Amino acid sequence: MNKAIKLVIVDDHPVVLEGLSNMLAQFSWIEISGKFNSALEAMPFLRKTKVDMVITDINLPEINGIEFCRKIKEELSDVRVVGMSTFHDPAYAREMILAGGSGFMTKNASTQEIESLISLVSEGGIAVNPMLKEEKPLRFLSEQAPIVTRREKEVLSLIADGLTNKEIADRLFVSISTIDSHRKNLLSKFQVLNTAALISQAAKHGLL
Amino acid sequence: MNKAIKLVIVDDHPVVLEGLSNMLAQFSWIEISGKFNSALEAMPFLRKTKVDMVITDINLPEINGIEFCRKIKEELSDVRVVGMSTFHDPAYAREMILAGGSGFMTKNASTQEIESLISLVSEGGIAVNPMLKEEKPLRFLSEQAPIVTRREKEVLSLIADGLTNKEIADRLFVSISTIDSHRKNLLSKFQVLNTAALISQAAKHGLL
DNA sequence: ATGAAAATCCCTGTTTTGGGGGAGAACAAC
DNA sequence: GTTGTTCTCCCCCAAAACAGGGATTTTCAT
Repeated sequence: MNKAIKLVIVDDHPVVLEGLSNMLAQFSWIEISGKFNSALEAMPFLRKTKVDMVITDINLPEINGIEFCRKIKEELSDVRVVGMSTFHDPAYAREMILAGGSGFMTKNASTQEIESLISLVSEGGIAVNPMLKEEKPLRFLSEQAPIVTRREKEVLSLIADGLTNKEIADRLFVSISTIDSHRKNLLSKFQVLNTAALISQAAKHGLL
Repeated sequence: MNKAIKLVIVDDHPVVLEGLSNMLAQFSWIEISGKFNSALEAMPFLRKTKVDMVITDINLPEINGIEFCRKIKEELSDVRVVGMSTFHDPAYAREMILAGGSGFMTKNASTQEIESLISLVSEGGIAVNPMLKEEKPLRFLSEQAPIVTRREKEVLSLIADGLTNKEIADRLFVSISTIDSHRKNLLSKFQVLNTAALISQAAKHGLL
């Protein structure tokens, strides 16, 4: 491995973004070219900067990781894309591969696993971290999750944490009305009638 | 394999109970000795009937599959126990093994997978279905889920489906007050303040 | 620079939850 | 035969969520 491979990380959770990039910083053969909170922010950068690999969260606001991967492969076919998710869902892995991706890993993979996965992918391979090297069981998930904006996702998470509209409003420095609007939009996007159903749907789609 | 191995299935979802036993009925070397909705119902049967293997759901009401396994191994150490869950959580598998179990599988495993898993276990092996042959990542789940009664679990599921107390009451032919009580008990057992947090916790523990 | 989408805010209601109690019947366990 | 748990049901009252509109500003892509 002569020159360092340039990679971009996309995840809307700052913790993951920082964590992963710190983890990878220890490897001299990896160079973090950029970190982004969403696909829409990353795309322009990718267009003008040549990178070797993108590691992207699957559950992103606006457009999800699978779509993002598809988009990247359309425009920039030589960029390798690796999906990432909190959940051990083989269907994610399969969809990533179908979308032209080169791999998939769960966020709880060990440093070594991630290292060897990136190494393998950078050499042209396709890799899925050991936890889910499966392919048969399809489960749900072909039913794609509704598209939620980043603000909605933020609110969604806080709702799931048990905060009331007022508490969320205080934390985000906006009015209760705003949170109420977001909540209504979420209910309508998920086509459910109350919070309980909203959260269970969101959980099912791994959006929390 | 000379004589059929006797096995008992424990799952609080009738659908799974029936589905699995039908699936296994096609194998002449497997004999279904009993089917139960909960560990508490199965235990007396196991004490008086000699069986070779128990396949049990992890998320059972009253006492969960892990505890159940531990109990079985205490009293009837020669019975092999295989855990089962809807969710691909390696932590489940690990805890099953730690509790003296012989294997773990997800409910979406294929017939062949289940067949070979049971066969392997019956021959003294330890088997985990391919999707999660992992061991390192721990995740949560050492924090065990609260113990919910079967009625509470029933109500919990309906809440997650988005039904209101009134609708649940109608469906279960009890009064709204009753459902309200169950709901309050659930909130207190999960130590949360509202439905949103309840459902997200429940989802996290795979109780839905 | 124009338009679309997102994010912000407001109003008026009704319905549903949540908090804090208490209480009896059925059942199994010890 | 007493104890403990589950399941059932009730009260009152406050708080939060839901439904149905409408409206303004910011942002960003073309």
